[in-house]
Amino acid sequence: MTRRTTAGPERPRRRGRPKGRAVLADRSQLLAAAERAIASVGTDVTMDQIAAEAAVTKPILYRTIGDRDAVIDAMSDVLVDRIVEEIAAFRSTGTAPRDAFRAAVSAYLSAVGAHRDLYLFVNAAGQRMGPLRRRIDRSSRTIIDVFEAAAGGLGTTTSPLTWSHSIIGALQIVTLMWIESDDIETDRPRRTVEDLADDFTHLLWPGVEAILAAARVDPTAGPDEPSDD
Amino acid sequence: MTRRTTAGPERPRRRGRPKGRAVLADRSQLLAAAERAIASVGTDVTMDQIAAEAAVTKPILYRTIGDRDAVIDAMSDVLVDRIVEEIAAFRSTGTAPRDAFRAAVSAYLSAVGAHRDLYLFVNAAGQRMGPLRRRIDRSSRTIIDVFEAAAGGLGTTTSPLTWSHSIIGALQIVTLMWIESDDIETDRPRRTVEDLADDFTHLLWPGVEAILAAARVDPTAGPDEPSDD
DNA sequence: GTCAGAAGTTACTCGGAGTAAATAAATCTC
DNA sequence: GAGATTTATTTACTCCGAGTAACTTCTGAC
Repeated sequence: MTRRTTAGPERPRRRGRPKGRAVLADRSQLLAAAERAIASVGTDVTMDQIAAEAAVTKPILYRTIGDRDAVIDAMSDVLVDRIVEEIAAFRSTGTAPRDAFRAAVSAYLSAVGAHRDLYLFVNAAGQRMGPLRRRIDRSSRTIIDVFEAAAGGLGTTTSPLTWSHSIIGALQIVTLMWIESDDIETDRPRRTVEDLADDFTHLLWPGVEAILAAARVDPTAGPDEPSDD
Repeated sequence: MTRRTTAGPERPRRRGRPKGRAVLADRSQLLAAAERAIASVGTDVTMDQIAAEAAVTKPILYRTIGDRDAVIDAMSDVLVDRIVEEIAAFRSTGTAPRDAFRAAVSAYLSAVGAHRDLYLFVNAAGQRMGPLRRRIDRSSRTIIDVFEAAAGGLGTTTSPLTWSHSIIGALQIVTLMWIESDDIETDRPRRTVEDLADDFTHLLWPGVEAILAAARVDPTAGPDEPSDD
């Protein structure tokens, strides 16, 4: 077992720099491996496990991606990308604003449901203020964009940050409890995406609509301003 | 230094059971110490630090309260109690439902602001699904109670769980970002509680009102049912 | 007195994050 | 083309915190 001259093929890799010229794993490969590791191990994947899944050792992971927060950030970005993609795919032109809202919520839920492990990982592990803040900021911008597109401009009448945060938070907890209700055995069956989207829309849409109406009546800011401040 | 007959006063404590008859620390003392430790050390207090703050050793802490999740649960309960207390103190009878809603939000924000460290601890450390779920469940019940009291019965027309989750989530993220904006240096100044409560109410109240109205028109469930299911 | 058990402390194990040192290929220099 | 240098990688470590086992001392019953 300690003899290296007769080492069998089970020795994972020779020490030192390997023969091939190519870099062993680039960022995207590592992230894909991280996702696989998350899917197979679960929320509390270890850095070693991620590295092992990528057939690479820890220092490589640390050099290429960074520490655990960096991994969380990266997976968070991956997840948000997928969700945005899903929402964009579901967006049908010409529908009424309320339907667009509801469709977006529904698409969000579907996307999260399709990437359950990723979502749980990002949410469970990512509450270290740093990653969380970055994720919320990014989601905020996305949400604001979506609703500008769905409703044709918002302006800055009321602070968009507060209610984008509200919407994100509401969606987050609703989604979390929904997804988790699949994990642990609850008394009642898991609700459908459509039911949840309906409930959510019932609660949130009237306020959104009122704010949009107010913005339309009093357009103190141009509808095309990205409302950066 | 190893002589125990001439041991100076700097030896922290004699080994074994001490002389006094009283139990060294009961649960409430330990929780108070935990709160102090959180306030002085910050979000990532260690179990040793909590025990040290209570002038007790770790196994005592583990036997009396439990593991880290149990501490989080307990602090979570403490925090929720404080918040509920604050909301109850601010609740004025006879106001319009919308004002009651807004006052509750404002009281919530004030309470959290007054217990900033506790809130950050519970939120940052408590996302391990177990404690989080328990906290959300408890908050859900509280929120439902508050609104039943404020609006005079809700019934079960739409699933109260979904929108209590929504409200909790929205409040949570808004609060978190607000509190954190005090921590790290952001470009803009911290917003006031009143502004935040206004924004929040603008976004959330219309939906709540609509749901309450629908429940009043179609009281499929008695207003006094706690809607346990 | 002495024995059982309760109450506490010390000192440990275990596991994971992050890093330093070792090692081998590739490339450069003359 | 032989040594020096650089680069890519692995092994093996340190550090720290959660949780626990084992040991020590006090108290009470008989």
